[in-house]
Amino acid sequence: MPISLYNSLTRRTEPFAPLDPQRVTMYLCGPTVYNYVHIGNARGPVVFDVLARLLRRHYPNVVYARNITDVEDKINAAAQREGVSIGTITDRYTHAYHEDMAGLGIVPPDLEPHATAHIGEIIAMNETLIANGHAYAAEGHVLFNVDSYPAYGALSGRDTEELIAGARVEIAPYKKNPADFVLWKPSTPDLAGWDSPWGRGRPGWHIECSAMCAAQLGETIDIHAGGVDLLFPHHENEIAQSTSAHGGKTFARWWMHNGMLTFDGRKMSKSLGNVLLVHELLKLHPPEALRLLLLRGHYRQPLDWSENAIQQATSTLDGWYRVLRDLAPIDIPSGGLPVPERIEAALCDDLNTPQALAELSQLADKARHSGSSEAKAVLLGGGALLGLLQQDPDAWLKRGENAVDAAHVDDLLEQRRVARGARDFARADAIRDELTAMGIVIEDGAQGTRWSVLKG
RNA sequence: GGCCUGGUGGCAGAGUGGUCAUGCAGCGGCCUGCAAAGCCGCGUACGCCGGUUCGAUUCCGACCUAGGCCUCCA
Repeated sequence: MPISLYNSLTRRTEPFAPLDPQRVTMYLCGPTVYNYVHIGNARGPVVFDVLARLLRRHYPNVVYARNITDVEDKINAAAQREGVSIGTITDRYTHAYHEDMAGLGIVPPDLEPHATAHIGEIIAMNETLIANGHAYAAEGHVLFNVDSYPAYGALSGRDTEELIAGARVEIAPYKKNPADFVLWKPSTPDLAGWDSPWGRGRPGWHIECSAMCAAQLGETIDIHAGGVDLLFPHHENEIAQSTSAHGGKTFARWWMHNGMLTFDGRKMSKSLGNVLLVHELLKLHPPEALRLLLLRGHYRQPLDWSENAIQQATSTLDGWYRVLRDLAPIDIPSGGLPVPERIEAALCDDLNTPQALAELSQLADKARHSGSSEAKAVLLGGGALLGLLQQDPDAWLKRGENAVDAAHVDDLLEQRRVARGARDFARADAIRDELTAMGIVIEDGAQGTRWSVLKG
C-alpha cells in the first residue's frame, strides 16, 4: 500500500518514495533540554512515532533520528541561575525527556545525536560555508550570507525583502544583510564555549541540526519533521545552510510539520506561559489517554487541549479495553499481530489518525460482536500500529489500583455476593454505593462481578 | 501590513459533488432484583452571501470570524 505524505515544501500531498528503499532516513527536531517539556512539545514525537512505525512496515531499514539540543542560551541561563554546569542541566532534562516520551508510548528513535557531540562537524560546516562564499566571519561571529542563496524563503513562502520590511530581524552592525543569521557566536569566559578558528564560541541555533543530519543520516535525507512553528526561520535556515554546504544537493526531500496544540484556543507555549508539563500530566491522567488525545486530530491541524478532551479519550479507551478484557487471551502469531488494512490505509493517506481511530472503533465493535480470537488479534494489531491497546486490559481498567485497596474491593464484592444470594438487595446496594464512593464501578456478569476504576 | 491554515450536529473530529464518518455526552426501549456493561433506536451538522451545476457541506468568488508564522518556540 503506497504511502502519501504532505510535503510542506511543495504544499502538496505526494506519493512517498525514499531515495534509497534500503535505508529510509527521517529526522525530527528534538528538544532543547533546559526544562521539562509540555504536552504540546510531545505532539510531534507522538505523531512521528506513528509515522516511524508505518515506515518500518514498508521498508526494511528505517533510520530515525531525533536530536537533543544541549547547548543553547536558555540552557546557559538555567545553569547560571542554579549555579551549576550546563551538563547538570542538560543531563537532568534529557533524562526527564526520556521518561516523558516513554510514558507516552513512544518508541525511542534509532539515533539521538547531541549537539555538543558534533561541535567538530559544526565548525567544519562553517569553514566550508565560508570557503564557498555562503558565510563570512565578523567580530567573532560567523554569519550565513542570505544573498548567496537565491532560493532562500522557498519553504516558508517569503522573500528577504519582506523580512527586512517587517523589521523584525535583528539589525546588527556586523551583518551584511539584516536577514543574515548566526552560525557561530562568541562566548564570554563564563559561558560554555569551544575553540574555533573565530575564537572561543558556540554554535548558533540552526546549524546544529544541519550538522547532525549530515553526520548521522547523510547529506540528503528523506523526511525532516518538526512543529510548524519551526518552519520559519529554523527550517528555512537549515535548508540554506545544508544545501549551500553540500554543493546544492537537496537537503530534505519531504518536510513535514505538525500543527500546534492549543489551550483555550491559544498556542501552548513556554513564552505564553500556558503550558501543561508532560511530567505532571502523566501523574494526573492515564498515559495512554494522553497519547490517544494527541492522535485524535489530524497532525497538520491545530488541536485543542481540554479537560473534557482527556476525559473523552479515557472513556474511549475504557470501551476498547473492556472488549479486550472480555475476550479470551490469544497467542500472538509468530509473524506478529495482523495489521488491519483499513487502518494502514488511513495512515498511508498522510497519516490520517482520526480515520484510523474510527476504523479501530469498528474493529472493536466487530471483536465484541463476534467474540472471535481472530477479531481480537486484528484489534490488537491495529492498536499496535498506533501504539495503543498494548497493555493488560485489567491493568488499564483497574488503573490506580495502588490508590485503591484491591483486596478491600474484593472483600466488599464478596460480601455483596453473599447479600445478593440471600436476596438482601438493600445491603447489596449499600455496598455498591460504598464502592461508587471509592471511585469503583462494578458490572455483574455471567462470570461474576467485575470492577474497574471510574474515569480519571 | 505580508505569508499560511481553519470555521462540520451538545463537545471532539474525519470526509465527500447526489444512502452511513467515528468517539464522548444525551434521550427512548430491551436486558438487569436495581445498576453497570451490552444491544436496538433517536436527534433535519456542515460560518454568511453570491456563482458554477440537474444537484454543493464538498468547486469558484466576496464577506465575517478564529488561529499560526513573520522574534525564542514542537
